[in-house]
Amino acid sequence: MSTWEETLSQAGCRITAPRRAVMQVLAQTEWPLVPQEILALGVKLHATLSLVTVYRTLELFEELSLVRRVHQDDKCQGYLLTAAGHRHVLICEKCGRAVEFPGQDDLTALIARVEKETGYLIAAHWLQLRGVCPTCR
Amino acid sequence: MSTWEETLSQAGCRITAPRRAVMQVLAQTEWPLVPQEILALGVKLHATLSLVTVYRTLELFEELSLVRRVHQDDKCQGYLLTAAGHRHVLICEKCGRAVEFPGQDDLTALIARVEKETGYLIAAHWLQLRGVCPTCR
DNA sequence: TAATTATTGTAAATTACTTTCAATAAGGGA
DNA sequence: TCCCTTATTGAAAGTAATTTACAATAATTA
Repeated sequence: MSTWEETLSQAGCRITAPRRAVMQVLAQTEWPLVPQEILALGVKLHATLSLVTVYRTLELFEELSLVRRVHQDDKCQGYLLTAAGHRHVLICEKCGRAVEFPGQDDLTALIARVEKETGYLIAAHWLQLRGVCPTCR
Repeated sequence: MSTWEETLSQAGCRITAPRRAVMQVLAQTEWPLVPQEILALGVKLHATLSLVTVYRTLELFEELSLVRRVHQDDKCQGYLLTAAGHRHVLICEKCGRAVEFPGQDDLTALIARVEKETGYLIAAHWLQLRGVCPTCR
């Protein structure tokens, strides 16, 4: 049983063909995919896969931190497999390829400063970078 | 003529009652508003204001950097008046109130590090914080 | 292997957003 | 100041995205 199947199982969820299809599609792709795109690729793996199920599966996977939702100017429903331990996303503006990178430590100073300046107690941060990947340069 | 009217005028756009209404609504509110909410508040200032116009106005204002779009888990169309020179948003998870803060400098080191590690050339960054504001604590 | 119940897919409903187009009104020039 | 040009508006229709309802199916557990 692979890691994500473990996670699912431990959460009391079932491992099904549609869920395998969605997971496999995401595992094969290096850029954020929207539900429609996941469906299009997923039906090749599980013929009866439906859009509703894609939505539901993504919602579940996100709750279990198996996938991460990525917001971009044109679309806010791009999904990406979560790299363990890493926290932020860097997306290529040419080809869309995304990589993740750790960034917790770099932000602690900034967060402390902003807490002091604003009086807010900061609970979560959300950092996303955009640029050009090595291949596209 | 106020600053935003100058900006509009210089861009060759007209200053109209609907646009004034939208601007005034945003100026009065400290948290991100979605088009529907802007409409609801805006009709009090300009009775015939329509949702279509709200969408179009926000699109224009965003192009002119008069407003900023804010993404949150539940909604991706929250609009906030842009504070000049400042770059990032901090939103209270209790009341929704948002403040902006400057953050360019704190990120340059992080960006340089990630460029080196990933080989990407970073063009833009997007940082958003979530927390609890002084009033809600 | 059977029973339980989580999960799925179809279809319909809802919500969000965009486009079209005729009517209106802003603002530059006479 | 008034007229004329044309940007802007709002109603309505259209499209796309997302959610809900529910009966049928299939994954697990005993």
